Amino acid sequence: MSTNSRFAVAVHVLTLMAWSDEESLKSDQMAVSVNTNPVVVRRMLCDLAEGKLVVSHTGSTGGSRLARNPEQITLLDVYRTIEATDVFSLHPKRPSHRCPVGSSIGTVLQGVRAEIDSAIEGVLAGITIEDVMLRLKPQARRPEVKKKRASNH
Amino acid sequence: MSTNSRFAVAVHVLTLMAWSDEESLKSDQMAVSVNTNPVVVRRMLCDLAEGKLVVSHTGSTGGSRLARNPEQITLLDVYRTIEATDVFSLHPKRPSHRCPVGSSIGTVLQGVRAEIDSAIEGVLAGITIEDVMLRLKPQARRPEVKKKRASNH
DNA sequence: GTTATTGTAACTAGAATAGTTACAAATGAA
DNA sequence: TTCATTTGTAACTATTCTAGTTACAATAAC
Repeated sequence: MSTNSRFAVAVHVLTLMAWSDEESLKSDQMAVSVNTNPVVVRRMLCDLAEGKLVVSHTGSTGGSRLARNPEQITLLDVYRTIEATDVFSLHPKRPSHRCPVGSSIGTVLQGVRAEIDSAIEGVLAGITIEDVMLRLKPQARRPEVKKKRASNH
Repeated sequence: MSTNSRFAVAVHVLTLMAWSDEESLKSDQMAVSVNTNPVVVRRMLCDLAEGKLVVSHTGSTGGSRLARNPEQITLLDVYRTIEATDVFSLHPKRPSHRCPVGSSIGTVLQGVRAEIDSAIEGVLAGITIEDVMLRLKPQARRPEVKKKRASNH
């Protein structure tokens, strides 16, 4: 995945939408919290919408909200939706097929990568957006009383 | 770790050295198998030498060989030595500390990353360079009789 | 119609990646 | 000693990746 922060941004905006409950959020609002450009947020929201994790609407009263409950969205859903880059890359140029090691090291490395992917997916499948909210610092937590409330960034 | 192939190259050259047994290999030879420039290999070998995984010697009869037996080098050793990049990056610019989510999402994400790292390390700790050799295609395997033999790439 | 918002294309600056040339330092052999 | 060979490393380059930015058509509510 790597030197790209798409997963972090995705989890962030999903958590914002979970936080604001039914209230739909504008890309501008979320961009302030994420500290980036609204277009970066909108691009991410498009991807998340394709993955059926959020629903967006155009128009003056538009915005985005979660497509399902926070406890029904796992970080694995997010990970898959954003099509994260591989955990590690194979050789930029194919190794020598004339060398006994070079000719099959790629297959071996793909196997290792598959094992790592399973492990990662096991972790991510066990964490939901609801869990992420619960892990936020106490003072940041949404009140127990699950009442509709304005978001505040 | 990501869009960088250093882990793949590291495992590749270590496997070449394991294959060639006591015979020390030149960076030029390994570069042919990896299909890259010898300097790229030498840079990697320097890192691996710092991590005490290989030993190199300058001079006309120089070259590199493993610092210990293939079964005593795990992929976790390699992973740590090359200082792989993070599995995923946090936000390029710090989120808003004025937003309840933005102010603590970073800590939550670091926690998630730590869980992923543990999982990855568990996998990598269980695979040695010896295992990698055993996973090579049968026709590529070094003969059972562990006799010194010239490498062939 | 006016206004606010998304979706998306096009461009940019900066960073990361690995490939390349070049050469000093080390080592062993003639 | 002198020569050949190899590592270690600096410096530069081309390419790709990343995310930031501007701009604007399409959409929807009022």
